[in-house]
Amino acid sequence: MVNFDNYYSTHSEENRELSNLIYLRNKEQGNIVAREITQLYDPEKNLFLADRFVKGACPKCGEDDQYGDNCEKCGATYAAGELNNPRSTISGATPVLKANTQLFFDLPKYQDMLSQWIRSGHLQEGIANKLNEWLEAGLQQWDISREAPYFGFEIPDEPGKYFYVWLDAPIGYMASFKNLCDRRDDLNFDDYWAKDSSTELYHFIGKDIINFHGLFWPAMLTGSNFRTPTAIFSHGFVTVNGAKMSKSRGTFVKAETYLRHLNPEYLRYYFAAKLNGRIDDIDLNLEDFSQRVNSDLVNKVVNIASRTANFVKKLGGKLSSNNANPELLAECQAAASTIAEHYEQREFGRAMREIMALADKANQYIDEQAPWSLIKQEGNEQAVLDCCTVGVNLFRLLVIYLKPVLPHLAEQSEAFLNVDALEWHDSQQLLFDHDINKFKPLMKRIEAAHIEKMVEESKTEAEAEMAAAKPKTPLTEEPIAEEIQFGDFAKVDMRVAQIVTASHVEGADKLLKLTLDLGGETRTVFAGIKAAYQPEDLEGKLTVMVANLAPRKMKFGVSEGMVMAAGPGGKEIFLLSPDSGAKPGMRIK
RNA sequence: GGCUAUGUAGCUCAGCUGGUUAGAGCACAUCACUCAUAAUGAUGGGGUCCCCUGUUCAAAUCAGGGCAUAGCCA
Repeated sequence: MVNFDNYYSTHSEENRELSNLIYLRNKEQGNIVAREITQLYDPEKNLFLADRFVKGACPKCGEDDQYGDNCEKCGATYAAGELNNPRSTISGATPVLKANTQLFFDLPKYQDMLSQWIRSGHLQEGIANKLNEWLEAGLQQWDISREAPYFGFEIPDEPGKYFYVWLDAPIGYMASFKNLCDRRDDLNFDDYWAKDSSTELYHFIGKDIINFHGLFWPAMLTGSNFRTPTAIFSHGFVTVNGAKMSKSRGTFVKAETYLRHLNPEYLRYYFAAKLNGRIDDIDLNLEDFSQRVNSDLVNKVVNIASRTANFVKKLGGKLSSNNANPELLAECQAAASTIAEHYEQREFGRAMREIMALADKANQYIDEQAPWSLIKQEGNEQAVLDCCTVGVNLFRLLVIYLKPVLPHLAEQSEAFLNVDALEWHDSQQLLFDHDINKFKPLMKRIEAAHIEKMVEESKTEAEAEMAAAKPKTPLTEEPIAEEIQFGDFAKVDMRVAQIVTASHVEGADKLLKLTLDLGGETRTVFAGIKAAYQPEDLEGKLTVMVANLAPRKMKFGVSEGMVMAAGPGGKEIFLLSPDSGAKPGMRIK
């Protein structure tokens, strides 16, 4: 079964330790070399700029506002120094070229080792062809250091320098596994990662990151005396309805959203049915998805149990002890080895096709036997039971074959069949003279409404996200209020007031107590500005207050008005103050 | 721009090292059945195998040149 045991981050202590270990071991081997290169430098902030911190006009097509590595408009790749009108995204200053020492992994040392490795069954053919390109051109030393500001881990003994993300990212696989080993007694890290380990170790990755996994990674592992992966499987991207996932079309579906509407086994089956050993993109065509899942899983496979179980129940609930069709059952059992082979080769699509062909045979058999006709004549009970026993056995075999992809369906079927958890080798035994349980629908059809709802919700979520991503301004946070007439405004009597005293209020988290002079009259006001102002800084200041606000009784006393301030709250509160010359008591109008 | 993949029926995909009239599932049509979650079975229609040129007795398959799509370029 395809499942995960640990869900963990690359930003972990385990990863820091392993990254340092792998780096230091490679350094001991002489695989790390320091070299001076000229890089763009921000003269205002005094720091070297990684490509992502430089923007400018693309040297090829002239499109402005492009990052220092490649152009999003025309797809050209270039060095950051080639940009026209470059600027630092940190300070906006024009970067200057300056010499700097960076650390390189001495990849050319592994040229021969990698030439062999990529053609030794660890990679798909197309991937090996792609990587061969790098080898033919001759490998170059790989820059593994980046200047701060950068995320990730600082390099040991190299203050201000950080590991390039693709150095520590794959090490994250080891780190996550280390984390799991530390929590479980039955797992030993070295059994899996030591140089001489014979454990099967696979990586499943996207097609865009093969160079890191197929070249740099095995070289780094070899240089630090760890094993290399058994194989790396690259897959294409998932498209939805034939196009890139789109937030506006609602086809950017998060796993979380999917799960609120649909059974995960639908998607597991659909992907399995379409997966091959190549690197093609996989299209989640929502229409095709529903049809395929409904007809293959519900109408074909589950239907076999559904159409035979009732007869068995009627005739006592116990399977026959006769094998009425040994040829068909034997054929279905024999398929176990070819299906296993397909799974082993990661040819899931072939495996699914093989299984569905068997399901078709099962339905054909039941149709030929027509137990619903037989049962109409007395004396045929045994024949009906025999036929349905074959049907239930065929269903059981199909469930065993599908279990790696549909664990939940298998679990429910085990309850129906009244058997222990099914395993692959159980396919070589059959079920006779055995009580089965009442059949309940094992899987529901996908309805168009479910898909529509999921798409709709994804759209709404994406819109909300995009709205949240917009820059926050006072106006977007709090739109301008409804229009009022002058008369409404005139009702508010705002006066210039001088803060005579300001003091903390015992027990109050937010309030300061202010005594305000209105030029002949004093007021006591409790203002929620404690986080933004110190009382001693306020005394003597002029401000503005609403003078005709009805007094309000508060926990700490009566507040006789309001001082006026702007800002979202907390430390960001800004008291209004009149221009110099204003006198306490003057009305604001 | 260079490179790596992919392009086969309305849709999703098989077609191994070139070898009869190019296959499957879904969808569609007709018939049968009515046990089953309106499920199943039988039959049928549907293809310029992206295009062009070449190699060959023979090309979806091999070679060369295009076009389209996706990705990579430390």
